[in-house]
Amino acid sequence: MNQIVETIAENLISIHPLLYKSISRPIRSKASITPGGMFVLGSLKRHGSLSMTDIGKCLSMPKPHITLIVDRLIEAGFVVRQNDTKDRRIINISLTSKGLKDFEKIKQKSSEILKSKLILLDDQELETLATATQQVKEILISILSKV
Amino acid sequence: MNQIVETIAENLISIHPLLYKSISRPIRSKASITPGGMFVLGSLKRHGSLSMTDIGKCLSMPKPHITLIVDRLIEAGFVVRQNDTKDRRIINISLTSKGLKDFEKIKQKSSEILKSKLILLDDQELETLATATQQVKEILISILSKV
DNA sequence: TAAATTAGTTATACTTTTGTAACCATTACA
DNA sequence: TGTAATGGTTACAAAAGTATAACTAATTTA
Repeated sequence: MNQIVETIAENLISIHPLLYKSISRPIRSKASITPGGMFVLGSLKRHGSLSMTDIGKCLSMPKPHITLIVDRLIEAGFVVRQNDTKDRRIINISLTSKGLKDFEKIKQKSSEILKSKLILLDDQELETLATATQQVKEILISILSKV
Repeated sequence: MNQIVETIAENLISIHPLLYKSISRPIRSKASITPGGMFVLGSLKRHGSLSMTDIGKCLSMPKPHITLIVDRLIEAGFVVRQNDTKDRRIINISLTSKGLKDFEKIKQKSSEILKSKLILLDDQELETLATATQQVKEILISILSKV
């Protein structure tokens, strides 16, 4: 029981640097957005609209950092601030259509290295990887993506 | 064919921020080592011993950055520099026993958040995740972990 | 209504990461 | 042997991430 948790954690820790290398770094070199900005855009796409505090919880980042990232995203026209109608302290952040479109475009570009390696796999491996990544994604989202 | 590659890339891009949140950030707050340092230690553990240039290739990082990271790791007693006997330009970096031991300890600690969530899963999900992460890990290592 | 909480920003200081260019030592090669 | 290429460091600059405290505005609660 505990052993299997250890094994999973160990596997995920091995996967992490590979994704970092193939996703985060290409973002920095190819796009005019930081990994932090991409994380925020991803949270917004998943949850629709989030307050500053919720974004911080989503990414385990301190609020001042979120302020900075969102400032840059607004400057780029990717997101907008909207005052909450019920609680005027709250500022909700939402994707603009430009933000959504560019987010997808940047994801495409930043995963080029990844894809260039993936096409080297044979059909069986691709099949396996598609299923496996789907399962990992769904389960991780279910336990880690709480706002 | 191309579609399945897109799907896999999409899945991995969704997984990445979840791992970042659950692994990289806890490292910063709980351990006296940076994520960059952890990546280098991980590469060394996998490959045994690497030259500065190979570490850079391994992590897609510029060489001056590797110099900095390795300097800090040496200061902490985690790795050692060894001149190559055949080519005196090359400096090989290897883990010390302390480095190996502490690396495992930090991995344990940094994955605590992850594990605290994983134990909420039922046996069937754990089983699925163990298999799926293993498959993802092995295939990604085979295509992305070239030195 | 006064005090405590909460949401968000500002300010500040620091570390890490990134990128580039210049540099030295060694090796390969023409 | 002289030139080019390679491995690594140094130096410099700038961007990004991290952390904390202090602050304003709005809300809750006692």
